[in-house]
Amino acid sequence: MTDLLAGLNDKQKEAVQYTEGPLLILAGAGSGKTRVLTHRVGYLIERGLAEPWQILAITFTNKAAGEMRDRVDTLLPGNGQDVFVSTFHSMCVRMLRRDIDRLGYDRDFTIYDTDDQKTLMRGILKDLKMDPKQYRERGVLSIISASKNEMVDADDYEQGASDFYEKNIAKLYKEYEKRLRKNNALDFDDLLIKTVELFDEYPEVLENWQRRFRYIMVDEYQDTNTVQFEIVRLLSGKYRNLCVVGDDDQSIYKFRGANIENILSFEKSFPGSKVIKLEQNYRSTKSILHAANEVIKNNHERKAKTLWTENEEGTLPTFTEYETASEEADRVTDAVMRSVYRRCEQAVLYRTNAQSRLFEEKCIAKSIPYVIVGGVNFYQRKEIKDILSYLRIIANGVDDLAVGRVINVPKRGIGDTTFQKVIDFAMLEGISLYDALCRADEITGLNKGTLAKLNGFTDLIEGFRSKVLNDNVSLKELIESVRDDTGYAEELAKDDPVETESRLQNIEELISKASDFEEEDSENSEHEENETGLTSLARFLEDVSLVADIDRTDDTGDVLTMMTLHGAKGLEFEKVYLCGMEEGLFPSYASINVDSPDEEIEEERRLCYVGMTRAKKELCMSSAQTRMTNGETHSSHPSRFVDELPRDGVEIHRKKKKQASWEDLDDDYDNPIPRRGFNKPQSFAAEFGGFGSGGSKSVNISRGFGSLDTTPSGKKKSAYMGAFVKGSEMVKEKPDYVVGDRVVSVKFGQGTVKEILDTERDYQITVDFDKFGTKKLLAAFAKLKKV
DNA sequence: TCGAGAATTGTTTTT
DNA sequence: CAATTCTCGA
Repeated sequence: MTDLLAGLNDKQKEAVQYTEGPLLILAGAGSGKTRVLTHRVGYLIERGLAEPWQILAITFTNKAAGEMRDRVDTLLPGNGQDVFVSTFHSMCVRMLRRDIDRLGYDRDFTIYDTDDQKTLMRGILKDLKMDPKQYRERGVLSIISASKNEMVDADDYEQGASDFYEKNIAKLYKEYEKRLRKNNALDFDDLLIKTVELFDEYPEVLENWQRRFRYIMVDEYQDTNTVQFEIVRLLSGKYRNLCVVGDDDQSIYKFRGANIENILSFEKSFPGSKVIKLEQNYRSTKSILHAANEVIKNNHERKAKTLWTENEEGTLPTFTEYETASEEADRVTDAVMRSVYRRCEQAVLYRTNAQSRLFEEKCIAKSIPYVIVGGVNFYQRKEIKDILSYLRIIANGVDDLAVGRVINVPKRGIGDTTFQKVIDFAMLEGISLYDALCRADEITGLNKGTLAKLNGFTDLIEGFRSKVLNDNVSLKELIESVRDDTGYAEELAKDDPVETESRLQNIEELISKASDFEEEDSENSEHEENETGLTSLARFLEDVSLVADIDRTDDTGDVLTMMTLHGAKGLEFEKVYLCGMEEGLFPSYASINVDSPDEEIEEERRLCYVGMTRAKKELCMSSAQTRMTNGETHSSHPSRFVDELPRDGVEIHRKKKKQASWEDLDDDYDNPIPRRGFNKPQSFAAEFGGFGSGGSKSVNISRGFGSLDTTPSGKKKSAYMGAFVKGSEMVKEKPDYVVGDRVVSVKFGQGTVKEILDTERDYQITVDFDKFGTKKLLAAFAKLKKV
């Protein structure tokens, strides 16, 4: 037991040992809260206070859950896997799968993601003949979601609706709920809501869980919403051993319903609670922490605390104002290459996903392996959703959305008119679309040919179903069969030859995910005896729908990470580039332009704080004077957060106001201009090559290639990470094109090969692209295809 | 029924 | 500048 406390500071020890009653741990950035949490779990087990399975730990992502399990397992071998570690959403799904039939749902309900919600809402707007201009599905859905997060159901909302507009929203809300239920589907918010409902209406269900969980821990508590609060409150109602960990300064999910009050008034909600503050930071240098502290100080709604560190002073954070966004991306990627740190120890962070594009282009041009976290989620890709839709129909015959999605994918000559007839028939009979399809011969007004097409579709599905039920095919085989037997793969090739390869690769990845799942699933003995293949299929679909993008990041390989600030929560890097620090982008235009901007700006500031505190050793912030948005170039000023940085604690570079001459561009940056006349000796910024020595850089820094060969191999890289993530697995392969050939690249389109150079590591290809001009690319990265 | 081209939107952030 | 939706001809 002493082991478990070794290496912890006094506050951390206290947090680990304070096991009984409500406890709020205010854990500043980098204060070792994950450590405290895992040790606390270990302590509970070792002290015999609880069996592993009596401990519930709720994390923000599935990835974090996995890590925690592993870390507990390292502390106390053999125990980690039994601790109930989960996200709110996964936990709720698990509980609902057990008992949701009490609420009148089928236990193999489907989970609708944002796209599904939109499709559903679009249909409702159409059927209710509401003007889609006035009631945008996105807007309506966000009102519904916000209501659900505040536990306002459709009836409540209707009661509170005062004007015509709100009354109509209420109508939409009601219809939305009706259709969800009809499709036996839950949206993300429902997963939480229905759990509370279940607890409220069936106290014995609640009691069962209450008895089981003697100790409950919630990580990232500052980002919980009202429903989640309610779940926690209910679950901890019996033993009251609730420990929440969070940092109000890092609350960044208000837009998703996070209620910062949960953490601010924890002590009020749970009387007699203890508060422990962890203020020592083990992550960042003094200068980074100082800068971050100065920024967050400008927020008013926060619990008083000051982070400090015993770490070294370190180099000053930098801020550089570039002329264009493209230049920013160019310089930052240069800096990544020149840095003393390996690529995987660095991260480019930005406010919006759209910003990633420029960085991506530069990385490709410079052959920097990278991974973009976020953006289009793997499971939202068209080809994946199509395949999953088939699986959903096979698993759950009443999923109308899935039917609508693939009834004519690939094309089988079932158009809108026919489909509408099916919908009408289904409505009339009060049955699902799929059932309507099965009874297609009863539908009036269909000619023979069309009827045959519809039957073809149901035969296909029934064929799959019988494969699962009778032939016991594996998930892997099922997906392969969906891909091939439907003609989907063929259609892909016909549709969009350029994208085909990557789409097929994505499907391959889905298949390998399915195999992995199946393997794990069969080890899991908790299943009922007489279950069919369909139940395990349903489990797979459920598993898949709750995967966050961050969960899929594979941290093997020396690749540069790029992501939004939101995505960076909970992570740390040696060197961080915080880009696009412009007024209107960060803080976002939307946050400045609301009735009461204060609250919104404070959230943006917290986001800034989160970003800054990701950095361990070096922090480089930057902005661009002009940037292209929505096809328009517009100029902007550095973010107000830049003004909040300590004057003497940051090195500032702003472009001279003279006309830049392109020959000596570097010189323009030569003399960092201290702002507001502040004067101090400048320390030398090593990274932005050219700052110090006017172009002919005397960069004597190792280029971080040392890591190239250290990648633990064996693990398959995800196709999602793109063709550029290969690291050591890069095999030098002779290109199948020669000089003069026309080739196509995923990124740059078509071009003509100008030169092929056989270098030591790879072939270096010079291509004159039609749209992008001449580029030098490495064959392994560029993935050029002959046309 | 379907595809190509035109028109029209729109940007925070995501479990 | 996209990505998506719309429109029209075949």
